Amino acid sequence: MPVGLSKEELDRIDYLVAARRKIKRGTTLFRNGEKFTSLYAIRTGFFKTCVASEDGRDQVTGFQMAGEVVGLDGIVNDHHTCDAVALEDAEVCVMPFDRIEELSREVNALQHHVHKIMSREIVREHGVMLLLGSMRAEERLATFLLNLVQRLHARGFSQSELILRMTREEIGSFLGLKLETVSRTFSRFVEEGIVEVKQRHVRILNTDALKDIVNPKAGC
Amino acid sequence: MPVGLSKEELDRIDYLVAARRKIKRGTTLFRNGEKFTSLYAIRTGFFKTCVASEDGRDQVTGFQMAGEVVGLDGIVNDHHTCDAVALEDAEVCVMPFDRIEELSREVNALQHHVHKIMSREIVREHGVMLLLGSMRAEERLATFLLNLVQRLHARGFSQSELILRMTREEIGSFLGLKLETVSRTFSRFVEEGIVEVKQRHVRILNTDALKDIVNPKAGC
DNA sequence: CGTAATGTTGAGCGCATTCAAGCCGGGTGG
DNA sequence: CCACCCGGCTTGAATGCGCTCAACATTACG
Repeated sequence: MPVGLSKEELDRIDYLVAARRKIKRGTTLFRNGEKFTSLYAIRTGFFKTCVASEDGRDQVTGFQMAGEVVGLDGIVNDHHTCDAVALEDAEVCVMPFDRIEELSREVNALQHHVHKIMSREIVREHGVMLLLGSMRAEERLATFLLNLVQRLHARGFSQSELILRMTREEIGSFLGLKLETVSRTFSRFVEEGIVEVKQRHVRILNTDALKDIVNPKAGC
Repeated sequence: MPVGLSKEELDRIDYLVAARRKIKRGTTLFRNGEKFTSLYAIRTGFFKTCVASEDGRDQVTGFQMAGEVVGLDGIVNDHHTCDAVALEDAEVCVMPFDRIEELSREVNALQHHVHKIMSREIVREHGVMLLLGSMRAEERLATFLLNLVQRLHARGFSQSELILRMTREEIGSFLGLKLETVSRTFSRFVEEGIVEVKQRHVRILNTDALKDIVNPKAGC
């Protein structure tokens, strides 16, 4: 995770990982109400996190992929307040939080890294709030696609092609839209020649057009 | 902040506060793009934090009052990514973040406290995402009022009366609504006898009715 | 006291939702 | 191998909630 550590420090970081755990597609890594013990670094696979309101509606709060950390919600009350569900078979590193705190006291780089991870999540959520609070359907979906493909590209995948690991309903929940609206908006993008969509396989034909939908300044 | 500390530890916590700073109403504590140096504990007053999209629209991400901490967004990139604006004359404790990290290594309770504050912010934002993603106007405003009054009550204020420190537009921005919709929804609550509203002064007449709007299970 | 900022209310509109029907693709069993 | 089924997806038509635009009221403030 952090870089620029001594060999000794790196050895100690290994101590953080108590175990690896495999999660089958469709099952939960943790669930709302469960006792919080650990953070989880995703090694492989793809997750969604979601919170539920009292009356059953639920909201997807994010999609996480390899290299990202889930479980931060549990720290505050010693219990998780959301579900983390694997959208494909996955493997995670289990990092007991007391070990993280213990080692953070001795390895400054780790301490700062933990703070940055939490801060990054806060900033990410600010972006989602902006999306949910002020964007129209097309902007939301365009933002979503650009964000996904950018994260995948950072992991060595294509800049223009991606496979959605989630259903239209899950995308809709995340974006504050109904699944029909997600589907319709995809169709509109296809009509306009911006993307090709074949079920969950998406190919972005015109990245600039997507960026223009998100931020229509160049067009004016 | 944390409780159950030794006298010596408490003395050291004082060291965290490099200064106090007074912020006049309408001015910013920090602004998007500014260098991040410190977290700020609000002593008195009331703030909003807001992020801006490229094309000018902005989204209020939260309202903060005495005892709450702002500035967490800056840790990730060493620069702030949102504005913190005082909605009334305010005073904050300036806590340089390097001192926080330094002392966190030695005072376990402080370390854990910092982690909890960040986790709490993440969980709070999950709640906002649920609101923005799936609630209708009445539910949003009811949730907002209940949340505000609950936090004020925890600080010794009334359970049923509050003074809004923000405009209708700011409420709307936070809730993902236009100011007219906020105003109309207030009016509807008044018609139904749920609240009294005189400009920014709000008196809650029927808390249960508000709760019922948020979570309409009791009514079915 | 006058001006600007803030808040309320009305009318009409548009985008996303709701409800409904049908399609597609993958997996299973006869 | 094909028929069938089921979950996920698409598309259409009608509805409605919140938005836009506009006029006016009220308050804050210099």
